[in-house]
Amino acid sequence: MAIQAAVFTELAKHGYGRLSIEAVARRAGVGKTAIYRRWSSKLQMVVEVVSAAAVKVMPVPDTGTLSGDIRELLDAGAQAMRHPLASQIVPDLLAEAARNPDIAETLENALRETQQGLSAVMVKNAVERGDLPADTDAELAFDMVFGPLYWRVAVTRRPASDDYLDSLAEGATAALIAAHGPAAPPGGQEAAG
Amino acid sequence: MAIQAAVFTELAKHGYGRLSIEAVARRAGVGKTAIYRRWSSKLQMVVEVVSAAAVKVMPVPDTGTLSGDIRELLDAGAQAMRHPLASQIVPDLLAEAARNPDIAETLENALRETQQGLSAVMVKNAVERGDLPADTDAELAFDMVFGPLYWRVAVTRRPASDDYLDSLAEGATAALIAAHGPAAPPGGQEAAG
DNA sequence: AAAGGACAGAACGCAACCGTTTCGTCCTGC
DNA sequence: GCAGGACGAAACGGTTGCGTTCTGTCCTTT
Repeated sequence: MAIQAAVFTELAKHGYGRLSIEAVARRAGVGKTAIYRRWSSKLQMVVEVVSAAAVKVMPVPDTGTLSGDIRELLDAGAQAMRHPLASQIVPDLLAEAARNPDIAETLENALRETQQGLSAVMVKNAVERGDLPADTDAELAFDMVFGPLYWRVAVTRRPASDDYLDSLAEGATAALIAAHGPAAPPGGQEAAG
Repeated sequence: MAIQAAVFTELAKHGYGRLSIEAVARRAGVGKTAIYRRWSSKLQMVVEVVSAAAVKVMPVPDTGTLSGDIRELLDAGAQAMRHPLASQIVPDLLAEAARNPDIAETLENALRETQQGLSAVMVKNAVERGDLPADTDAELAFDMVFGPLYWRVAVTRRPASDDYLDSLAEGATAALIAAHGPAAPPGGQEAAG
């Protein structure tokens, strides 16, 4: 559908806030009527178009080692964020999500359906393999794997080279092994909260 | 200055894309002339106002242990992002930076002048203390500390409790110790890139 | 007291976009 | 071959914001 492509292009070029129905129609080569016939508002249009596109599920990593699995996830994530459209649209929608519950929910679902589930499976596999303690927090793992990558690519806007991803995977692996939730580790001064 | 406060409020409420000079003037209780006298454009106004406010430097952590220092940084970061204005404005400006070099530069400078330098000092201290290998990558450390936090707070929008920050600090510490750059670790199958 | 500058506020003409309506065309099905 | 539906295009009145201009009021300086 030409309209979907136009939505993405306009979203990348001007952001959600400045996306106009008129511009989408112009770019798609359709009349505004065609758009209003399908969607009742800009919000609904964007939410539906984005939802439909975000369902691209990536394969569950299963390399046999935790660091290998993490490395695969990182690679997939880095590849996704390298897409010029994604790298502009994702931060934009994310910012918009802070003031728009519908968009927030859409993104949350997309994230849950793609990466978060994979990370949970990965942790489960690692626990069964004995690579991770049984009380490993899957949410924390999720954050430790994708957080640095997103920060690197989308916030500091530095390149994520293969070497860098290697280091990241290494670090995240060690982090997961070390950080097993609320249990106190040996040898740290602990401030009781 | 009332104009600065108005810029921040409008930025948080509507984002950069939909921020209007008129709304800023209205909120600040000034005429548009007062704004146009000082700044020639919305971009220049936002860049200057944000730059001026972003100079708030946080203290260099020096707790004596690496994990303690990291925990301090995380706490400061979490506190900053808990500010409702910041948590809305930062992602928004970040998204805008993807299409606006001036804003990108402003944010880059702000980041460099605040967190990045601190993280470099922290790594240097840890190396001198013997907590980290000498070849530790300060940039990677930067990413491993702030990445998960930003991801957690600004992307997945989950709370960063004290316990969570404890785990994060623990994990990041282990990650830094483990991930010392391009040197191959023992016992991982390596795919030559 | 007089003069000048900075100010808030209102209005200007112009442009973009809103959501709706109308119109003429093309395509499809009966 | 005719009716109905979907369509692109254009125009509608209304709103918003642009950047500029003008006016009248303070406040400071001298």
